[in-house]
Amino acid sequence: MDKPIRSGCPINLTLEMLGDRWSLIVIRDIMFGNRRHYRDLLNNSEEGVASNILADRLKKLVDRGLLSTSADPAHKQKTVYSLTEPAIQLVPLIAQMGAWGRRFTPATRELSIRAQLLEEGGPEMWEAFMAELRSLHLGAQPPQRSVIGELTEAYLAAVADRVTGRL
Amino acid sequence: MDKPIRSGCPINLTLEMLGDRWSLIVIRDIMFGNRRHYRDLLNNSEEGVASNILADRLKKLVDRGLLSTSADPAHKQKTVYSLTEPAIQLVPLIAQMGAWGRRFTPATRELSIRAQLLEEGGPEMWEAFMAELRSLHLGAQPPQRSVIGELTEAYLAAVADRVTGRL
DNA sequence: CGCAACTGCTTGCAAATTGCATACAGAAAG
DNA sequence: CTTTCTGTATGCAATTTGCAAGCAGTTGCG
Repeated sequence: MDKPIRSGCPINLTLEMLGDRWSLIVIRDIMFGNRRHYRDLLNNSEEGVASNILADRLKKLVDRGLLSTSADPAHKQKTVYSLTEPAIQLVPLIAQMGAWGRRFTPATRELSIRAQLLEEGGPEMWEAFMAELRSLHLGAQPPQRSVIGELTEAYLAAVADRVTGRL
Repeated sequence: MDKPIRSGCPINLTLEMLGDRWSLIVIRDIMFGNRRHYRDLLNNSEEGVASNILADRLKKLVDRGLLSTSADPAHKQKTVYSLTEPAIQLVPLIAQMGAWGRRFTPATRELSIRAQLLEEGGPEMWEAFMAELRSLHLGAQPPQRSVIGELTEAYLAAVADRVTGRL
């Protein structure tokens, strides 16, 4: 079932855990979009995951300790997916990915705004973001600053800009 | 040949470019191990790439602008692979991957030493490393500080420690 | 109650990708 | 000149992907 480890190099092991085309997309959507349910992830995916792939990745991410599941008290059939501490600590990595992608790939302005803010905010902002995620996913005390709020606001403003520009 | 872009999200686009099990391994070996030839990459790979996969990834990385090729003046049959500026700017991303892997995967101490140094060195060290890579791969002026030297020294010391410990 | 919509998946199946072994043509070394 | 080294290419089996459809239990609503 689980394939043998190729080497003990931390970069390689990170790749073995997250180095495919979907795992980080799922984590990104849970992290930035606060998508906590299967259907939510499936239908609101910017990239369009297939249902079997999503189910497989969720299972693997839970197995590998990056996500945890819990029951939804309001709906007996719903499973709530939460980020674990290791997944939350992917924030700096994801921020660097966004920063690199913004520079060297044909990313759209709209979808790059959040990456830009995260890059400009630096480690201080990443820490605040992680504190917020710990509050949302691990039940920690809510922090004063809402990075998700800042990012969402900037994103919506960029979308509004585009719409206005077109009219 | 080239598949359609899934979305304009910078994180997604970075994944589409590097999100497989081998691309970053190749870049890592060129970057940290200064492996500049095909055979060198093939035989000294910690993880054991297959020859067809290596050829395919080298081609794709060149196509995508992360590597460049040049002729080896000393050997008409040899191709020299060099990092381009976009690949050099992966240093912060790779440093974060190493830092994360060191914490959350069963990485061996020996192979984690360099990741630890890079993490502790922070952005200042990353910049010095990038300057050194620009010298090695892009013909820029050689910098005073040799990060590769520091990393290699620490790695060899760790290996020596292990060997001594065993005897 | 009754039925449609929604829940998180699962299953078939074709196509693409991977990984292993082997082959190969040209160049360099002895 | 023959062996070794260069960067690939080629079969082939096994795995992975992606699309479409199905499915049993739950909930919302009239």
